[in-house]
Amino acid sequence: MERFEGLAPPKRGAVMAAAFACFGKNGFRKASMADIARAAGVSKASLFHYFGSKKALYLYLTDFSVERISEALDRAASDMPEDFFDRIKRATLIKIEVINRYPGMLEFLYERANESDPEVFSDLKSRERQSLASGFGAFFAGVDLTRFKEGADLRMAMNAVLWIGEGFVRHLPRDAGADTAFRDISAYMDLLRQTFYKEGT
Amino acid sequence: MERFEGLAPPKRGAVMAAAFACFGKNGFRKASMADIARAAGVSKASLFHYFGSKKALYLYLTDFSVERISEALDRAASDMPEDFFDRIKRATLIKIEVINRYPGMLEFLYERANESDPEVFSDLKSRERQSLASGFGAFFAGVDLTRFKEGADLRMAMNAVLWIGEGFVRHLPRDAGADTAFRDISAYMDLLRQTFYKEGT
DNA sequence: ATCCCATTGACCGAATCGGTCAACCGTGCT
DNA sequence: AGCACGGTTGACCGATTCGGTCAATGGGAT
Repeated sequence: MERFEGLAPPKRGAVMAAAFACFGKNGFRKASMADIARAAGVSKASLFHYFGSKKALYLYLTDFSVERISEALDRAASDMPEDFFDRIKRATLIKIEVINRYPGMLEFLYERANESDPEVFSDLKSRERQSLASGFGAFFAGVDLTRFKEGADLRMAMNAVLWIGEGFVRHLPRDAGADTAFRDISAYMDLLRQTFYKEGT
Repeated sequence: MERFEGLAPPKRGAVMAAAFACFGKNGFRKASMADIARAAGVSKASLFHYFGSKKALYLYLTDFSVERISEALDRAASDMPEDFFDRIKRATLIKIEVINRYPGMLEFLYERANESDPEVFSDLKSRERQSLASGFGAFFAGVDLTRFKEGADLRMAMNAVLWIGEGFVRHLPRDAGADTAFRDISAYMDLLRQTFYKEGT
């Protein structure tokens, strides 16, 4: 983790982008350290020097992503809309902003969420989810749970935002401004509202 | 090639879909016969029994795709619009229709076109292109080449339609009707027209 | 000259690769 | 019942690639 800080700044971004892209495209199992090293322009031995193992690299990328997103959410926690779904909307936009700042992070998170062998790293998903949930905690304090339809709860709605949301965002051009993102997110939110909320909102 | 016809009809579709998807997702090199067999629900030995080799399977999928598209183009050749770009538009829509009929074919063709190691199968791309070009031949007979801008020619425009077009179509939902496809294709055609055609059309 | 640490090429056993083969099975004909 | 036959497979092959290790290199600071 902290060992990685020693990597020279120009190569550091290259390594992260290469690892993000390779894991994002191939999944953990099929992604190879040799490919990542080649794409990053460093030797395979250097990767192991910095991260120790393939799994550790994968974990670092996960923690890195989750931390950046959680930080951004915490920073914005003081100024939040009242309505529950408006909060989700705002949080999703913040997440999009962070993700777009790091090349490959979107593909990485998307791959992590949607598939992967169920055997490998079953612990990781829940870990990441918990970590993000704590980041979201400030947003959803005081939400009236009685307004959710039967079978739907806060956790379901959050997961929908976190993971279905990526599928929605994925097709946006990377340089799309907040306006475009907001328009699409709004339509998505309407769908969510219909799905999880009781009528009469 | 013809040996494949012996495969039982239900499994046949599964094998093709699995092979399309696996090659389309991972490229020729990284796709493994074991993965394809697992996804198709047959043994790896059966794949080799039917196709002989990995390369032969890849070739079969290529020929299959190109043939279906060429057939559809030939079938529609009798009734065609006058304008050159309208013809391209029509041909592209036909191609989309065929591709959407076979699960995985879009991803397969897209992967083939956009990347892959340059060393492997460099002969295949040109082969496929020639084959498709002959299919397109009837469409472009009599086109006035003097109307193309300098540096742009029929082949460039065709390649743009064939391969850039997929990137365009890729984001459409698979069940999108011809209306949606046509709307997007039209915008794309305007771009093509500006790019390749002299002003005053 | 000395230390230091980032970086690497060469290498390891293990796993996976594309590909082969003999054996198995259900079926139909005699 | 006996036989032949073709679709199907598990087990296996050598070759390649995998994740991971390690001694050696080299440039920078002291």
